[in-house]
Amino acid sequence: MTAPIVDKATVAQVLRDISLLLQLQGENGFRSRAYDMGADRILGLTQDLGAIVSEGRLESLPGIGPALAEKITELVTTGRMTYFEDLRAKFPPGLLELMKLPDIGPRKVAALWKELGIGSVEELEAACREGRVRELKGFGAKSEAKILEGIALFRRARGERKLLGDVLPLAEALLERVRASPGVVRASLGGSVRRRAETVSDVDIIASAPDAGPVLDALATSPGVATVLGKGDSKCSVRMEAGDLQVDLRVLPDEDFATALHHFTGSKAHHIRLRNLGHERGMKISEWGVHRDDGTKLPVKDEAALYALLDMQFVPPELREDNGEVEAARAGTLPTDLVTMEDVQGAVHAHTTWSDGRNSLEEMARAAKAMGLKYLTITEHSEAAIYAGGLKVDALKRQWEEIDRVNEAVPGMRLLKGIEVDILESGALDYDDQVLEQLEVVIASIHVRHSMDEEQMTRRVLTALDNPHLHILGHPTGRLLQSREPYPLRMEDVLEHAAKRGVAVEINGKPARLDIKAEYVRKATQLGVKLVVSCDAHRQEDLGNLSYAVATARRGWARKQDVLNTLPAERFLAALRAGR
DNA sequence: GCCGTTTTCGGCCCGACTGTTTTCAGTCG
Repeated sequence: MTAPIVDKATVAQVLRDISLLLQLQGENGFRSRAYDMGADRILGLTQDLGAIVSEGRLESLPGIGPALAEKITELVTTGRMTYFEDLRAKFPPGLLELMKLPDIGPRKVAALWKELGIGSVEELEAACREGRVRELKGFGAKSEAKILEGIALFRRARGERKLLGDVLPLAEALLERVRASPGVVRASLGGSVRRRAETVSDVDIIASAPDAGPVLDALATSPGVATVLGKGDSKCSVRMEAGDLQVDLRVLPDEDFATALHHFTGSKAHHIRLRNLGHERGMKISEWGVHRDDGTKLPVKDEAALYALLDMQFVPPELREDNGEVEAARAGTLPTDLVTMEDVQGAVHAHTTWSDGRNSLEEMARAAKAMGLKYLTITEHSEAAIYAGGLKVDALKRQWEEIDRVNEAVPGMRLLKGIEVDILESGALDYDDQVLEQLEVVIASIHVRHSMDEEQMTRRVLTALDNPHLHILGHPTGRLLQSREPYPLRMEDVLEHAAKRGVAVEINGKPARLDIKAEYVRKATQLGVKLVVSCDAHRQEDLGNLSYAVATARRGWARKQDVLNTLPAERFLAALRAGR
C-alpha cells in the first residue's frame, strides 16, 4: 500500500474548488455538482484513501465515475492535478474567495469580473465605494450597500463554523421562545444542529401555527438579536450578537410540519436521495408536502410517515448523511436500538480538584446523581502530566480514602476509582503495573509529544494497548476541532489492535474533541471494538458533555450494546476486565 | 460528470426571498 501524498480533506477541497470554478465558467450546474458530491463521498470515507486508489476501487464508490477517479488518482499519487491547475490558472486567485461573501454567487462573481475586472474582495470593496457596481445589470445601490455589509461580516467571522457545544444551548433557548409564542402547535430545531454535526454554521427552527406572523415576530424581537436579515410571510432570518450566529425560522400550517421539518433537517445529500425515491414512485417531495403526479396531496403526520411512504425504516436525524443509511433503511437493516442518553447509566472520565478539575469529589458525585446517573469514574491525570496537576502514587492512594467517604455520604451514586494515565513516548504507561492493577478503571491517553511521525505514533499506541491493566483508550486521535489536527496515526491498525486486546475506545464528549469521531465509531463497531461515552469533565457542568458523546456514537451507528457504560456499575467493571 | 429492473441519452430537488425588475435572475438552504 502506498501512503497517499495528500489526505482526504485536501482531495475534497480540490474537488470543491473545481466545482466553484466550473460554476464561474458557466458550465452545466450538474457537472459542478458531480464534483461536490465526489468531495462529500471522499470526506465520508472510513477506509484508507491510499488503499482504495492503489487497488483501483475509486469507481466502485457511488457518485465517482471514470473522470473523477482518474483525477483523484492523479492527485493522490502525484500530489498534483493537471486539470485543476489549468482550470485555476484561468482566473485570478481572489475570485474563489469572492464567492464566500453572502449573496454573492458564481453568476455575480462572473459578471463582476468580466464587466469590471474585479478579482478580489479588496477590489470589490473599492468598486462598491466608488459606485461602479450599481452600473452593472442586475445590481443597484442596495446591492452595493449589502455587499459592503457582507464584506465587513466576512472579515469578522472569517466564515468559521462554530462548535455544536457552543451553539446548541442558545438554539434550545430560542426554540423554547418559539414554542411559547401564540398559536404554536409543534416546533423543533432542524439543520445540522438537529443532526448533531460536530460544527454548525447556523441554527434552523421549524414551527407550525395557524398564523405565522406572531411567531416570526417572537424571533425578530428576541433578546440578543443584532439584525433582522429578512422577514417574509413564512420565514424570518436574524443574526445574533453572540458569535455572528444566524438563525432561520420557518413557520407553516401544522399539516406541513413533518415535511418541512424533514426538509430543513437535511442533509441535502440525504434529502436528494429521498426525493429521487419519491420520484420513482410517482411522488413529488418538497417542504410543502408530498404530492402525487396528478397533484393530490398525501397526508404526512410525522417524519416516520414520510419514510413509510417510501417503504423505508425511519432514519434518525443523526444518520441522515447519505452514508449508506438510505440503502440500509430500504433493506430494513438500519439499527433500531441506537444508544440514547437514557441508556447511559454512568459517566466516564471526570477530573476533580485533586488534579486540574474545579469541583470536589463530593460536588461531582452529587451533580452526577442529579443527572440521574448511577456511577462516575474518577480519572485524574497521572504523574507525568505535571501541567495538569498529575497525581503522584501516594496522593492517588489518599484519594481512594476520600472516594470511600463520599460513596458513603452520597447514597445512590458510586464513584469508581480510576486514572487517566499518560501514555509515555515509549508507549509505556505512567504508573507501574502494581499501581494500575489496584484501580477499577484505567484510561490511557496521550497528552505530550504529539509531533511524532505516523509510524512512531502508531507503535506508541499499539504498545500501550498491550498493557494488561489498560481498560480504555482515551481521546485516541488527540484532535481539537478548529485548532489542532489529529496526530498522525493509523487508526485502522489501532482499532484492530484494540479489538484484539479487548481494550475499549473512548468517545470523548468534550465539544472541541468529539474523539473518536463518528466515522471511526462506525469502523470500531464493525470491528467489534467496545466503546464508552465520556464527559471528560473538569467541572460539574461538563457532565452534560455526555450528550455530545452519545450524539457522536449515534452518528457512528453505535447501538446500546456497543457502549459499555450503558451497563450497571458492577457489570460495567466486569466488562472492562473481561476484555483483558 | 454520473447514472440506468421502463433510459447508454437525457435527465439530474425544489421553493422562498430579495433586489432590480415591469416578469425575472440570482442566491440560499
